[in-house]
Amino acid sequence: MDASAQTISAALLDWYDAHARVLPWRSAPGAPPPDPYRVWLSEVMLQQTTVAAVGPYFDKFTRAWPTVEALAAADEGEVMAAWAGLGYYARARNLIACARAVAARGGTFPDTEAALRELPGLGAYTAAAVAAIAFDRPATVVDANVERVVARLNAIEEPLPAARKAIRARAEALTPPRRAGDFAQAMMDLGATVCTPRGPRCLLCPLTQWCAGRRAGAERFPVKPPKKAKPQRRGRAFWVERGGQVWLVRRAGRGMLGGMLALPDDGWSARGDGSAAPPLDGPWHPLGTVRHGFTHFDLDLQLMLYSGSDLARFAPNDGEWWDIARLDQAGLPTLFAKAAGLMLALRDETGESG
DNA sequence: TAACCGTGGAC
DNA sequence: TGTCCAAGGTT
Repeated sequence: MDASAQTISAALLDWYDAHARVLPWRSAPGAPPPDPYRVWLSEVMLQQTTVAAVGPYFDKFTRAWPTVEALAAADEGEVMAAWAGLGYYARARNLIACARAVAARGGTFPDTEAALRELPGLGAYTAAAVAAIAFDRPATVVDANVERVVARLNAIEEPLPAARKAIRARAEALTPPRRAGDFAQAMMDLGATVCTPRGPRCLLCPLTQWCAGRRAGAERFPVKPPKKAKPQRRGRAFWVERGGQVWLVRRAGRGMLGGMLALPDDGWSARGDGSAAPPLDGPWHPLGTVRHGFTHFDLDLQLMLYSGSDLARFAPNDGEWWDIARLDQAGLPTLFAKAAGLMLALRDETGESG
């Protein structure tokens, strides 16, 4: 660590001591680290997800499953339902797998970056973050905040993702041998509250005197590649009702919304050409369309009502009947929660009680 | 490497 | 309404 890097990291830690955000999964600057379980759980939830969105989920999970052993012993469907609405459901599947792997080794998380990296759902970022924050290891944590701060600090003109190698090298040079966890959280707090993507508050920044990017216009760093257009897809979901219950299915364990409880559908997730769904044979009637944006495509999902009498075709082997009165507890991902909301709104309009 | 994988808030 | 994008991981 050269003298300049040491000066910069010391200035950032001083800033963190005074301005650290208070968060449920975090201990105060300089204080002993939190429970590794809580660090790991929060880091997985925070992957590509805002602090505000994570808050209620972190509370719910730690209340329901206070330890990694409790989570490992939990019913998978309950965990997936508890995750519903948070998105990127592979995280929840990996969360269960990781909890069980940790429980199998006695309930103790590995305390090195390399060993953490072997666990399901822990990539370079999360392994380094848990190692640094929970175990005070001098690991270099590089997330989107760190990328932005470092790219600006060094006025890196090379666009992402090619710039990541240089960014990581600079971040490693800045990482202090002590308080690496606080340093990582300081970088992320700085990126979230001062060195923001738009409208950075350079006048409030503790690193401004060392920032090459500020002189060149900090906001334009990091340089990013042009975005690709999002395709439009269309599909149908099906509302099948019987005596105040609706037919739900468990989606396959991989791919879109994998492992989640859902309304049955026509496989829109596998049809990528944007074509309209073919006509349906039988007693099906359109109720309306839900528009939903995913990361890499937009979806128009038409909700179809089944008015036939052949309910035997919906066998418990393939799904389950769920009480409509407690549908909000089913743990449907947002797409299907929207579709269900459309149906329930129509029901209210027509004055039916169910 | 690049595609895939959710969602909601900010502007 | 549209656009951007957040404490990324897996394949």
